[in-house]
Amino acid sequence: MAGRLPLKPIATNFTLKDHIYETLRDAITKMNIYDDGADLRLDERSIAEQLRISRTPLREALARLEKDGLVSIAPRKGVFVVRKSLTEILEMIVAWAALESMAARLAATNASEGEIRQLRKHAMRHSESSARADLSEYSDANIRFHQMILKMSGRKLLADMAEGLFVHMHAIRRRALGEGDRASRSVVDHMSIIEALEARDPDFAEKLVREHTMRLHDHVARTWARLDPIAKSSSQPGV
Amino acid sequence: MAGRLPLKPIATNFTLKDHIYETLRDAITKMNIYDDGADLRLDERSIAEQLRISRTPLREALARLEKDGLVSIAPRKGVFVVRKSLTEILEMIVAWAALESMAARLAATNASEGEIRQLRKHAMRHSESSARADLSEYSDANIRFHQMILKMSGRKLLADMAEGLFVHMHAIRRRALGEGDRASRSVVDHMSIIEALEARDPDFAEKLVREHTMRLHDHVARTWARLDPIAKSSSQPGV
DNA sequence: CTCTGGCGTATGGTATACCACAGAAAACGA
DNA sequence: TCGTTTTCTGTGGTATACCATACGCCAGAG
Repeated sequence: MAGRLPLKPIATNFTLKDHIYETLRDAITKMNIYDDGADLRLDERSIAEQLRISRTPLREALARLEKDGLVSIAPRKGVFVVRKSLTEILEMIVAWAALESMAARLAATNASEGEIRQLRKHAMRHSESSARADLSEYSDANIRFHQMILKMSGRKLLADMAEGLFVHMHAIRRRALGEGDRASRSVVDHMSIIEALEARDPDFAEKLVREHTMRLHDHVARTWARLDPIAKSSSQPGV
Repeated sequence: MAGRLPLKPIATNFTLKDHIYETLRDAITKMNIYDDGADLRLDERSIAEQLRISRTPLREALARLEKDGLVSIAPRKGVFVVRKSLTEILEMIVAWAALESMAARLAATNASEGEIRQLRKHAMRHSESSARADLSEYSDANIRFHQMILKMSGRKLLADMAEGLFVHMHAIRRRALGEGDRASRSVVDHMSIIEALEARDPDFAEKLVREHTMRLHDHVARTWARLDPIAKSSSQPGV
C-alpha cells in the first residue's frame, strides 16, 4: 500500500461495437437523408472494410441502430437508413412535448435557483442569433435550451428518452430552418417559460412548454402536409 | 405453374435473432429478478446450447436486450440481468405519466365514441376483480386500461414508448400487489378519467391521468424508501 | 499461516468461412 | 421481340475458430 499512484481505472469499457455504433450514428445523423438521391443502402462488407474491422461487431452496432430506429434491417435484402414519414415525425414531436412538459413541471419545483439563472443566461445570450437570422447557430442553442429543461427535471430518464427523439430531429431541423418567423416567436416563448420556472409555477411551466412544442408540431403538419412521402422535395438548397 | 399449393406467404421476416430476442425477453420479464438468490448471470455458451443455436445470433439478441435496459453487458465479465434501482423505477413511472397524460389529452379530442365506450366497458367489467381482491387479474386489467388510453391517442409512438417502460414494470408489479387499498382507489380514478374523456375535456383528462400515475409514484417512493438497493426483501411469499 | 505471484481456465470479443435466399442478368423458347 | 426459365452473383444470416482478458487456484516464499 506504499506510495501508490492515483491513476484512473483505465477505460476497459471501450469495445469495438461501441465505437462503430457511435461512428455510424454520427454519420447517419449528419447525412442528408431526405435528399432525392441519397444512398440509403448500407453495405455491411464495404463498411467493415472501410472501418478495418470484421462484420461481427459491425452487425451488433447495426442491431443497436435498428433499435434506435435509425436503420431498418431487411433479412436477406439489406440494411437501409430509415426515412421517417411525416406521421412519424409528428408523433416524435408529440412524444417530445409530453416528456419535456413533464420535465418543466418537475423543474419548476426541483430546479435550483442557479440552474434557472443559467437557463436565462443561455437564452439571452443566444436570442440575438435569432435576430441575426443566424439560424444554424440558433437552432443548436434552441436544442440545448430544451435539453437544459429536461436536465433540470432531475430525471435522467426523461432526458435520455428525449435524446433518442432528438437524434431523429437533426435531419428534420435542416428542413425546417428559416420557415416563417418561427425563430423570433421561439425567443418569446422561451422567455415566458423561464419566467414560469422562476415563479415556480409547475402548471404554467408545463402548459407553456407543451404549447411551444406543439406549435412546432402544427407548423410541420401544416407546412409539410403535401410532402408525405417525404424526400420528394430536393428543392431546398443545401444548408 | 401447374397445381401449386396456395400456402406460400411464409414469414421470411422471421429470423433467429428475433426469436431469441423474444424468447429471452419473455424469460427475463417472467423471472423473479428481485429475489435474493436470483441468477442474474447469463452465460452465452450455455444459452446457445440450450437453444441449439450458435452464439452469433444470440449475441445480437443480447445487444437488443441491452438497449432495452433489460441486461447489462460487461466486456470480458459477463452478461447480467439488470436490477433496476428505486430511483430508476420512479423515473420510469414519471416518464410513463408524461406519455400517458399526453395520450389522454389527445384521446379526449380524437378518440371515437366507440373507443370510449369500450374503455368504460372494460373498466366496469374488471372493477369487481379489485373488489374480490383478485389482484393478479386486476393488475392485468389495469395495465390494459392504460394501454387502451395510449392507443386512443392515435399516436403509435406514445404507446410503443410506454410499452418499453411496461416491460420493466412487470417485475415491479409483483412487489406492489396488495399494498394498501390502492386497487379500490384505482377503480375510482379510472372512472373519473373515463368521465373526463366522455366530456371531451383534454385538460382535465390529462390532469387526472397524470395524478393517478403519480399517486403510484408517490406510493412506491414512500413504501419502498428503505428498500434501495432493491432485492433485499425476499420476505414476500411468491405470488 | 499468510501473502504473493504465476498459471490455468472460463468468458466475452473478434475474425473468418460457409450457407440460403433475393434479385438481376443471361439464356432459351415461342 | 417478348416472355419464361435458369443461372449467377451479391447480400445478409449463421456457425465456428481463435484471441484477450478477468479471475480463481495453487505453489512457494516468508
